[in-house]
Amino acid sequence: MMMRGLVLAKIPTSASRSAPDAPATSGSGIARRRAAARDEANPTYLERRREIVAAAARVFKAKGLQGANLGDIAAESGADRASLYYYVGSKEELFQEVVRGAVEANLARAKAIRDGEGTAPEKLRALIESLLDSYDEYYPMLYVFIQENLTHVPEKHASWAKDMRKVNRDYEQIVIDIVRGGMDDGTVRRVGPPWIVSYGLMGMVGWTNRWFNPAETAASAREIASTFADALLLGLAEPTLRQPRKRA
Amino acid sequence: MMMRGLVLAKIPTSASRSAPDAPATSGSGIARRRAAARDEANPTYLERRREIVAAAARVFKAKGLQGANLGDIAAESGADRASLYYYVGSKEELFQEVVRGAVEANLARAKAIRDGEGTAPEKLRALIESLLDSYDEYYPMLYVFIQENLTHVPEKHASWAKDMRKVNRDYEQIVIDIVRGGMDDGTVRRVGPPWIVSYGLMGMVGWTNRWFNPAETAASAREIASTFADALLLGLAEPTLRQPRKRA
DNA sequence: CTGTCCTCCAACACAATTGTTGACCGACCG
DNA sequence: CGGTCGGTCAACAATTGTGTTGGAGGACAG
Repeated sequence: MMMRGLVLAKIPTSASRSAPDAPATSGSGIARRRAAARDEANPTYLERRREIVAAAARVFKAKGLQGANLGDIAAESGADRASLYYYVGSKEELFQEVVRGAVEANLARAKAIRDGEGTAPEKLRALIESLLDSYDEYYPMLYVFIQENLTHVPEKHASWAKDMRKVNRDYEQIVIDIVRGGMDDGTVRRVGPPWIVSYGLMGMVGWTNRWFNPAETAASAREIASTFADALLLGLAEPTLRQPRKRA
Repeated sequence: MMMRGLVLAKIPTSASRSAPDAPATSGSGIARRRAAARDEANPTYLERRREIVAAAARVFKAKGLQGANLGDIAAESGADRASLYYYVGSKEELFQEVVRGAVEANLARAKAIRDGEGTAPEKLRALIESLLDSYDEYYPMLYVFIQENLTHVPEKHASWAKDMRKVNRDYEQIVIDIVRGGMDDGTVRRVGPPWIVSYGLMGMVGWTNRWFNPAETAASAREIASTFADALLLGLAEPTLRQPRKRA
């Protein structure tokens, strides 16, 4: 028997709904204190907050956005779940916090490479190295983003997901620009449409999110980058043995 | 054993018992009727069941394992949620049903290539083509599997996840065998450790789950495979311009 | 017509999560 | 020593999803 109707201890005065429209100054509890603490930029507060974000990053990496819950993150950061709310308002806020910096820095690097000096193959090598470097340096933040399949994100995150999809498109475009440029000036072999080649390259590198961990993998980011770049630029088949394709 | 040509057509008759302990004969409702219907292998029942699995595959592809819920799948298959239970016992059963056939067929193809005739580069090309072919043919079943990051799967699916991880390891091993074989007999350039090269190749191909859709993508699986194989085997850098790495 | 097969409806019980609350505690401030 | 503040605790409401139940309806075969 559900006796929910009889519970008088809790009177839902004006509580419950805080998010939708209330300007965050309403409510007597945590939300207000969080806002206050954030605004006065207390250094220890900020520090603790950073720790929590870092813990969240580890959890998101391990379980994915949907698989992670605030309980996990609280445990990982050694705090009570309720305490999290003293620092962040929601799982989404946390996720975006984790991801944003790394993603933007990475995109900036790619732009710099595209617009810098060098032949297309050199740029592609630099791009691969820069990506692996970023994965290494920002581990696991950048992977947290990469591993998230944005086509699976529920509507809740719609607007953020739109931003991130744009980042992805921008990144793709940079790679495609470089590849097409190389094909146009003859430095890159025309093995197929530039976009397919670019997606292949990005896949090769992006897939590392499944297996690369700077602390555990038996190869450094640098070694991996150099292997990928050599494979893709020089080719795997020994040149002396190469035969025209489609010959019996 | 079992015919494995038409993956879709075959449903394990000894189907995994949904309820861990309940002898399936208990309960007066749907569970019993499902068991009965399954056991007598009524063709229209099986047909409808196949439709539901296909619908589930689409939903899983679109939302991922965690993101999909039985309500979605019911809607996609044009049935009531309760009706689903007349055909399957749980979301997991459905997911495994979707995935298993395609995955096993794919693994078998790869084994055949490794153990067949040809030089290592030829085998790698065949492998890439075979994979893209599978993605195409089994769309979206194989992608439903590929896109699932098995490190994120909750304990509920533990035992199944273990099986699938083994499949992944087996697949990896096949690729590594081919690459190492090629390096040993001099047909594949030693750009780095065989496993890194292999992971790169698999990433390139596996990443297509993010963007390739046979019905919509502006390139055929065949074209993509050929582009990837050429890029990886012949190399992107124009041979005439190649310079020794690390020269100022 | 009648029974079987399939499907749907309308609830449930149960579990997991999320966001929030009000009170509580120890430390440091004066 | 008393108060304030950062931080925590236990509890709760609301929501969502799963697995299930029982029975009601329609179709179709015999």
